[in-house]
Amino acid sequence: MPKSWQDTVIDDIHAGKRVGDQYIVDMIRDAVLSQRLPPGTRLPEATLGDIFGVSRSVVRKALTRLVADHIVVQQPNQVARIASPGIEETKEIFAARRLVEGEVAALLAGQLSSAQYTELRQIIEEEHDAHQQGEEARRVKCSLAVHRYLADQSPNRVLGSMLADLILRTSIVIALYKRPGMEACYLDHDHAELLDLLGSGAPQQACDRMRQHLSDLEALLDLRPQEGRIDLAAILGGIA
Amino acid sequence: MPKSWQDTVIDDIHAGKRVGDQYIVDMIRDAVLSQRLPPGTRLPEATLGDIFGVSRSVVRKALTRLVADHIVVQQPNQVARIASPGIEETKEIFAARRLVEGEVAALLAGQLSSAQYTELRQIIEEEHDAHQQGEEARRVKCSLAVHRYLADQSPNRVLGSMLADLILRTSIVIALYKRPGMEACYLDHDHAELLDLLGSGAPQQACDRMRQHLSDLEALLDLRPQEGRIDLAAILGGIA
DNA sequence: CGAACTAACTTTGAATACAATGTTCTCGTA
DNA sequence: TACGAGAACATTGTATTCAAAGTTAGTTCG
Repeated sequence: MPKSWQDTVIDDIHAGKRVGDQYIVDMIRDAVLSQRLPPGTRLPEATLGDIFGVSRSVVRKALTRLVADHIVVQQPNQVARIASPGIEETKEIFAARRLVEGEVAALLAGQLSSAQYTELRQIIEEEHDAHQQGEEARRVKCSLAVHRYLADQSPNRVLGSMLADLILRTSIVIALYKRPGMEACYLDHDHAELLDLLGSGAPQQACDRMRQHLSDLEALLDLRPQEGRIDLAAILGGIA
Repeated sequence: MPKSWQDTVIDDIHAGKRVGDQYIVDMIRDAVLSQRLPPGTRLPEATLGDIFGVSRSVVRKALTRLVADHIVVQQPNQVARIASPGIEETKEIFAARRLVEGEVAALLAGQLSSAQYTELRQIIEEEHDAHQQGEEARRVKCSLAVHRYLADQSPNRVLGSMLADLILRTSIVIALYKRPGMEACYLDHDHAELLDLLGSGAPQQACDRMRQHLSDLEALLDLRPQEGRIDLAAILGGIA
């Protein structure tokens, strides 16, 4: 079943890169963000080693790091898998992200250089454009780019890297719990409004708006205790 | 120079434990928390392997995890060391911890079972006792136990584990930047007051008090841009 | 005496081998 | 058919090996 994502990775690989554990971590992170690697996907060490052209030593180091990031789960003597958090953990991830990203937004409010402001605005405009063109993949990519940009530019680097981790984990749970109907989650003018508040230098308002944005995002998911179809798939895949 | 901590580890070891990477991670974490492993300490893979009686494979996995936790720093082809963050990162760690531990305190306020409340009170009473007896080591141990207890009991597990990480990193920077005069940092009635607020169920007050407590702690450090004696020692040790 | 070079040593990086554990499939029996 | 035992296979855990890079110390030359 999981063949397509491997091909994608192979394509990226044979561009003659130097492959180390960092490269593998980046590739898997990226594949998770863009939902090419669904939750529960098996990640056998030997297979990854073949794909990336390195020995298991390197793969193991990469997997260990991904486990530390909560992107991959590993039980002794069993194949590593992309994490698939349960409902409770999903709510906790969103709550943590509201706390952290709200604070990052507050720290950034009024502190953006005009270059940063312009860059953010361009990303958001492209997101809007992609949405109107119906190009879902590009829209998701831009939407993620907005949040990752905030994480990267956080004046507090510690909070910034925490936020980067939480963005990744959020991608996973969105893939797991998004409602069948809507392709992905889009809240039309949220990012633009956020940008305005960031530019106008109102920390409290920026924080509140960010938290609301994330709550709205969470509300688009199907987090009812019963097993939705995706959750069921994960369970059948062997994840508790 | 670093011989004493190794002996301590050896003692713990030969009690016939099964040593895996988790065990090594725990031991090093604990040694860092109790300041047996000062910032900048070299951690050669072969040496650790000898101490714990395992091969470098296991040690390397442990070190990789500790690097992910920001407890250990590693540059390519160089020996791993206990991290020694600079002034800026120290401030960021404290700011992040105020945010996270404040929220955890708010979540816990009024939610503690009487068993939990009692357990916390006992730790705090022992801390007070140790302080009056002048038993510094025991006092530090209890003080840490208070905060770790909150991290463990956090209703939001995601925030809880973030807090656990931040507590560890705080230990490192306290070791680095504590003023020569005072042996360690103690704020007499802070923990007791915190416990009262936690018990009385006032989330906002508990959060504020916690943040104040952490700010007071930070204020006990010497974070002036010039190089204090400890910072200098770290630089001489080879850490940037 | 000090700086620069080199050789010996130390330490990490990566691949490989083998043991131990988990998983899957077949086959026999009720 | 359904179930369980057991063998064959797949996969991870750990140790060991060798190569590559870094560190240190000693020596020579200015």
